[in-house]
Amino acid sequence: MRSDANRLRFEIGARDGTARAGVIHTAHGPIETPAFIPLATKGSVRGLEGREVAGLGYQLILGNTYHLFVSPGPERIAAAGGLHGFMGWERALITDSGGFQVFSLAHGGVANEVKGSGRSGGEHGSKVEITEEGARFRSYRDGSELFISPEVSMRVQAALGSDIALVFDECTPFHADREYTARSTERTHRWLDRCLEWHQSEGPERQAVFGIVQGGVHEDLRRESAAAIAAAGVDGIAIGGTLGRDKEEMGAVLAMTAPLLPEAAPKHLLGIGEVDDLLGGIALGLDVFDCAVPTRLARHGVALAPVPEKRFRLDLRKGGWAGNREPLVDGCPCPACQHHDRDYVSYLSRAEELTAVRLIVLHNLTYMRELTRHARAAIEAGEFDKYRAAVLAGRSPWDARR
RNA sequence: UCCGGGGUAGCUCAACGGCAGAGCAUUCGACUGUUAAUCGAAGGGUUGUGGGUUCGAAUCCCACCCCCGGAG
Repeated sequence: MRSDANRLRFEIGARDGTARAGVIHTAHGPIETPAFIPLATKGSVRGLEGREVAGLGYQLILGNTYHLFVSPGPERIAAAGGLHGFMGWERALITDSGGFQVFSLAHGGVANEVKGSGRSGGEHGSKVEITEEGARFRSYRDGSELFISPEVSMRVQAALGSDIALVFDECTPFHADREYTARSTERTHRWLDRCLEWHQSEGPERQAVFGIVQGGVHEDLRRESAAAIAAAGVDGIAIGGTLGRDKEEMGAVLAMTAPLLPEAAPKHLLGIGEVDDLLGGIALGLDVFDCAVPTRLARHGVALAPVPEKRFRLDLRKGGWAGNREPLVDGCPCPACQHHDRDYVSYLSRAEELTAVRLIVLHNLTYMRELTRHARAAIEAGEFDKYRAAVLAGRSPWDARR
């Protein structure tokens, strides 16, 4: 494991069973873990300004190589001082490599899978071609052809200037057979080597690189992959690929995969971020989690709330909120809950007012931050299991340790 | 009072002799490294009323009731 202190340093401050609380030090400041990472796919946490995201307490957000490559392009962002300068974000940035788009564009029609899209849209399948060299895509904007290889991905991420770059991988779908997953995982390992080779000679000095463990739901493949990533010398390690068809299987895949990762490295679970899943990941010793769900649900009128029987969701677009004077969640410190009630926010959401999106995004990101902040405190106090049980039983994060 | 236009789903309107539809609204479902402020599904009708013609009428004919516009 390469450990370049001026690029990235990870300190584990407390342990509670396999869970741990730490700090990832980057060129743009620290990230206290466990941490949730909001997505800023196209250079913005949708609906919010960077200052607001920082104001909520977030120290790391995720931008996407594929989207920013398509538009506005790496040259324009580099000329603006990298993604930090372009979007006015002064804290740490991680960039996804574009690898997930190979999956989502090729397998957009795959349903019933934890890390898949339940939507139709498989017509994209014919438009993605994966070869040893890289992946050929269609631009989501104008359909024009573009090509991303490990070297292209790293070059773009270098131009974006993220603090943490992710290696270019293929996110294998659940419905790929073992044979395909094995071959794909091996190719991802070769891509890893090419990413690191490019980065060592031409990448920014201060930019860290995380490898990505593949192998699907197969224990031996996950084991081989974890070993290959760790041996390659990376600054951190992420779990990618399919995690199974449902939450139960995801739990099993993660329980089997997490112990395979090197202890000293920051561990990132890609794409997972529902309330219960985050707690499960933290319990397994995972440190950072990025996910579209809290922000996407907010845009769809759904607020996170301590209601496990409704999957921690309060759907404000549904009927029945008229006249309800309660805050979205009692005791929540967010602006929506401090100053407004369910009646008003529900009305705004159904009226398609942008203010509703903002209020619920602020709420959901506050909720996720509170969830991880108290998880961290619970780990430091040696009470994580108790905290997790209380949240899963329906306590709010800020009440769960009382 | 006369002339013209119009009354179809909660709303705005299609269908103009052959199984009454759409959009919006409503209700429900989905959303996990964001092509997603999105997508999917369902419920909802004595076609203003009464008669007539026809195998068959929202559609054609007659009468009446309402609404809109114009004329006086």
